[in-house]
Amino acid sequence: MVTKQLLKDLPEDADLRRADSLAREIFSDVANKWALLIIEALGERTLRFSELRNEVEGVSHKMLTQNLRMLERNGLVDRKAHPTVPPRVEYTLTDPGRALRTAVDVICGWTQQHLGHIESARGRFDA
Amino acid sequence: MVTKQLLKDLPEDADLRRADSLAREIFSDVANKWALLIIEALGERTLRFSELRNEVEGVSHKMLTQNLRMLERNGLVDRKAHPTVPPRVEYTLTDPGRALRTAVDVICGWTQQHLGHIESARGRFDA
DNA sequence: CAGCATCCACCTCGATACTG
DNA sequence: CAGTATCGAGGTGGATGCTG
Repeated sequence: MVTKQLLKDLPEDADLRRADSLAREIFSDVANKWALLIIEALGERTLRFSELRNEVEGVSHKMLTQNLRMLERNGLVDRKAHPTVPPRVEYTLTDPGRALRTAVDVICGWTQQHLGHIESARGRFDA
Repeated sequence: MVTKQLLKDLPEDADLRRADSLAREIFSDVANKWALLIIEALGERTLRFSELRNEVEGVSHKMLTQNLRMLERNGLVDRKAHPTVPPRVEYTLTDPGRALRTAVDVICGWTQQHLGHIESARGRFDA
């Protein structure tokens, strides 16, 4: 990513710049702890707000709302509000959301796999 | 990841909890904008501090130092200081670092691929 | 139950200045 | 050049209370 700006003063210039800054923005949105944990928690399931709150350990009400809004805005999760009382709101990953989840899975797998290496690296560094 | 705590009062209990909290810690370290951008910028190359500063657009001196220390501590980058004057310090991804980079690549690819979808999703949401 | 608004303690981050 | 320390503005995120 982060398309190198090699062209100069060409018509596409502005468009490329815009696409690049958009990409950076999306990357910043998505490359954060809570967003990734929410995506991972959702997986293939459809979860209510309160269920999600329980699944994503340690997330506050506020952070969950905030990140869900952001993910919804970027078209990564689908929000379905049922007009019942009490309210019932369900969240599901969209196709792009599911696609991104594979990347999150890789990170999670990587974390598990290298726990040992990291722990010993820390031991060495802290000494 | 985030191993479900299903066992109760067993000997392994403590160990599992520790591994889990360690995993969370690492995930938090790694799932942040600058760390991922630094890993992506390094790639297969060996770069000096100042080169890295140029490659990772928008990173401040402080953030770069801070994240490099963290990555070094976790054994993701290798730091090699040459005792010359002026100083010359080179950074390279370790094997685990390179492994994680494949995940970053997936995220970057995903970002590029879904730019259009995301932009239109935003348009819809903001309306 | 889900969501929004408010308040505020804390911490992140950039700027700056200084060392080896 | 690389790194550390300091400081201050601004952002982050938790707690709380209120709405439909």
